[in-house]
Amino acid sequence: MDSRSSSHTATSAKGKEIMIMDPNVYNSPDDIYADWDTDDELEMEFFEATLQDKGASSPGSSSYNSSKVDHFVSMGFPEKRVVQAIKENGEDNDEAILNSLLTYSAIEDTSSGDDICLDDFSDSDGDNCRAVKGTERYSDNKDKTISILVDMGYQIEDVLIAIERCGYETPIEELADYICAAEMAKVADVTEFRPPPQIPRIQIDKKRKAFPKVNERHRKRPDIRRERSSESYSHKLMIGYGVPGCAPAVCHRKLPDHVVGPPYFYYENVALTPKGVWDDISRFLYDIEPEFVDSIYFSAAARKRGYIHNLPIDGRQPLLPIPPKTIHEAIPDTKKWWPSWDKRTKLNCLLTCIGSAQLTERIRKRVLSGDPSEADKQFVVEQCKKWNLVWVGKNRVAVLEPEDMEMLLGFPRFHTRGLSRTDRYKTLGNSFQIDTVAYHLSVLKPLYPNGMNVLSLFSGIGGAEVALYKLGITLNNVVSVEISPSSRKVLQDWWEENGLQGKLIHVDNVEKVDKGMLDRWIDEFNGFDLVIGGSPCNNLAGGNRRTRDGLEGEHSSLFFQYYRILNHVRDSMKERALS
DNA sequence: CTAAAGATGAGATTACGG
DNA sequence: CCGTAATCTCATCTTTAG
Repeated sequence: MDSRSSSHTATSAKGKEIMIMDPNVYNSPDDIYADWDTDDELEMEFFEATLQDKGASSPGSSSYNSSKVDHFVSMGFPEKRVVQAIKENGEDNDEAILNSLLTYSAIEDTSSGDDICLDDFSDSDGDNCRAVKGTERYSDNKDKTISILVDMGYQIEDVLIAIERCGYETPIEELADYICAAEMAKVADVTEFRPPPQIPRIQIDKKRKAFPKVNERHRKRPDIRRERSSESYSHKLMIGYGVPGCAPAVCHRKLPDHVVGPPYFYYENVALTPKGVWDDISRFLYDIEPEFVDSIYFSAAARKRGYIHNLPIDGRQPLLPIPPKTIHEAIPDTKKWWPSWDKRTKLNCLLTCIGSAQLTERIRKRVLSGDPSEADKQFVVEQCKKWNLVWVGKNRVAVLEPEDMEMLLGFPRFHTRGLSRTDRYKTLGNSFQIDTVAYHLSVLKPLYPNGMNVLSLFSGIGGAEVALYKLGITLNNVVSVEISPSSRKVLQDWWEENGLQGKLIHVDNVEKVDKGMLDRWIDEFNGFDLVIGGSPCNNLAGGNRRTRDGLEGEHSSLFFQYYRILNHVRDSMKERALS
């Protein structure tokens, strides 16, 4: 595991020291968060509504004025922290107390994670949300509807999308109209489109920001968000607002007004999280719906990811040249050894761990006869899928080389050279798929002909930087926050080797990035144009047997740092614009 | 000491066939 | 409608080899 201890310099391959910002020159460690948000406006309407809601649902809980401690404990905060927060902020300052508690809950490693249990934000509006239709939609009519529409001459993709968006119960005529309208919109390149969700957005004072809570996921009760999940987060196609060669019937969206325009932000994480996680993430990130995309449309390897961003979605351009999209095209040497009974044309998701040499040897023995049994074939194919093995010789499979992964992810060959083999797999497995991300970011190219200032959180080996660079966007100033020294070195080396002229600032720990640092950068660079990053997925990813704890997990809770930092950049730049 | 190997399923979504 | 099977997943931890 990466150490969170601060290392202030690292040595690059060229022996040059990487300068790392030291936050302690601005703040003492103890008050890194102490001043956080305490001067910000709070969403008191929301909090009070939450309180009332809680009080109504649990009559036994303390009333507002009786016991301050009980009051906050009843909201689910641990008593220990409540006492501390009251001590720090004074008994009368509810706002500051809540803020402290919320900040703590976001930034602390919650070894006793379950004790943070606020009431559900969506409860207060839940009753108004029942407009969503039920899920009893998988009727026999489904296939019939699809086949009728296909017979009418519509593309199957468009039909599926129309059905997904409108519901299976929707009359055929309506669906047909929908598809036609979508086609027209595509042709006319209209930018306005109907607001997709039937779910009412949480509309409080637009000027202020909502601070929704992390949901307590083990609670057993009807959950409106589940319906919303199955309603709007369909993963069937996973093309988001479109991929090259496969546009959805509808490719427009309506963003909340206050998130339109700069600073742009782009957030990424695994698509297949525990239930409710993306709803939480979405709620924090201004109720923007995630765009789920599988990199299978950009690469020969799958990579199902969700992206939340406020980028325009019109005029996207793929990175050129178009990468190979099948295994044989991507790794041509494998073609001559590929047995006919291995039907794979695409690789599964590139992970952080690889299969062992022993496994490939066991597989070799299974197929050595030249005429393996059906059981042998089944075993071999199963293992090949599990570990992304490819045929590299007669009866011989092997794991992907790090260079293969670099290529499949869109990085330059040998991008991670210099790391140990294990670390190369690990850092690559944790990275963006460049072509996918670049496709989304491509809309920035005409907007920033003079280059961009980028705040890159959880940079890793620099996926965001590489994507922007390959788009031909000049990187004027980049602040890169990354915990792993070896990953920082990879980015620094890449930066130097490609002769980038901009300023690259490294920060080692996202938790140390405070208001002072951000404001200094914003002053110096005249603001950030893009805040980009994918927070740790360790506690969300399906491969994690031990600590798949959701957003409150030890590492994945760093999402709240992304939110915290983005929110301040937005506030600070808004303030600047007004003065 | 580092690096590799091996053991460790659940959770969510589809697909499919009554 | 339903249950069941199939599929896949930005992983963690301990042991072993060197």
